[in-house]
Amino acid sequence: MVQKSVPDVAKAGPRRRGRPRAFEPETALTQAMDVFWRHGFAAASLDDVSAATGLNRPSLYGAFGDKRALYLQAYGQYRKRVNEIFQPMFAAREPLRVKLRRILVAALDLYLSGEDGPRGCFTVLSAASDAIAEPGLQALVGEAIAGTDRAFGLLFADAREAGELPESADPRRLARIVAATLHTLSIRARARIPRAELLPIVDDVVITVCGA
Amino acid sequence: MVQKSVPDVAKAGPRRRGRPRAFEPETALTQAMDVFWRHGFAAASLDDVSAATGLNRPSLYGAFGDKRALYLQAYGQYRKRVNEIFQPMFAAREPLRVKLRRILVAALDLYLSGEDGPRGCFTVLSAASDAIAEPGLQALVGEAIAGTDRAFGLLFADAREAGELPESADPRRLARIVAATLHTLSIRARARIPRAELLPIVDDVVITVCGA
DNA sequence: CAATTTCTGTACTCTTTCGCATAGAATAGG
DNA sequence: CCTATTCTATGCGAAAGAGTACAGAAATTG
Repeated sequence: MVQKSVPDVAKAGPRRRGRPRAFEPETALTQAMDVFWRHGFAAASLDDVSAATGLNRPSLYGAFGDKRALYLQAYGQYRKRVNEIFQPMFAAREPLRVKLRRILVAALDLYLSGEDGPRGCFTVLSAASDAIAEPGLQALVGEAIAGTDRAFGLLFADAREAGELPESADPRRLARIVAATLHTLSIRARARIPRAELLPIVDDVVITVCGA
Repeated sequence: MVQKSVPDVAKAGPRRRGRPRAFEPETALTQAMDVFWRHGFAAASLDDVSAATGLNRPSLYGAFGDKRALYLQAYGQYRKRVNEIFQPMFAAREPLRVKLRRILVAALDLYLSGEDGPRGCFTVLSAASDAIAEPGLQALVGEAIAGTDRAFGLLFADAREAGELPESADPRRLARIVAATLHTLSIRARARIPRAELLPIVDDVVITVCGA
């Protein structure tokens, strides 16, 4: 079998040879992300993506591959953007209670964002999707979940070391509780449960982790 | 507009007049539930449901209406079955710690069930689905989530009254933490995270609620 | 400027899928 | 036994959707 020439995504070399792209792959991926994030893999058509990006299907195909490959890259774009948003918040020098609440409220507002109603967390959606049967998506979603557990685990380990949590606190256990909170917020947001009923859940977990 | 004769689902009157059904609606709904639970609304075709139930599409149509109505009824069937499973567990007279763990492990195993891989919680899937845009599904999912919160809230309120929890415990806060745990278990199960990594999460929450 | 390479856009094919029309089968009532 | 009623089964029709062929456009290289 001949090696199928995989389209190199956004591999912005020094200068490509023929006619240049009339679009930025990053921008298109972000727009595709919006479509998949809202509708999910199966319910989103390539025509929807085409309309959102302003690109014709052959252009999408040439740049990103088929629908499955496009979804994976759009989800990768989501992860990248989310990391860019939250890394500074994790790195900030604030009291644990403040920092934790700030992160959770930011996540909640991310889940509530969307022009046509709350979209929840793209990772949660991907896990719930039919496409999760595919190993490639399983790997990405697994990484994302593990990464969240790890990030909060480090946060709490540092806090314990700094005396903001008791010695008896188990950072990994606390991290999983917070991750669970993110998941429940995502589900409830998508179910159109209003923000006013979701904020108390944030306060719940802050109390659970940091005490009353 | 003329009233469209809505097919009465499983309304087993004394005797219907013409040719009787060659199938039990309850059974068919359970089989339809399996299909939607695994694939989700958009990715499941009526041919899939037809194959799973052994019924032709016109029969499905006649009995349950269109795809959307069928999904709602299949999800209703899920809720009914889940309630039948868990109500006795909530009613059991056991120490809180034992009862809570039993319920959570049962839920986990429900989420891990499925012939072709773990399916998670149908409620979570429905919330993540594209179909959640529809008010009818929003209402059902909202009820299901609120019902879970309420059931655990009552459980913890009773436990506090029985002295199994300190007076300072907040039943509603604890209930939401447990519900969050169910949601995270559902997501992680569907992401193919192995049972051995999920059981510690159950223990986490038991410790969080009941103490170490 | 000519040749080559790469991207864009129209339009096409093939498949899937929803929904339904219609004919035949099975049962109750008279 | 005959008719009315309801269910089953084959199969049609219309639409959507994924992927691609091909011609034209726009850039680089020589």
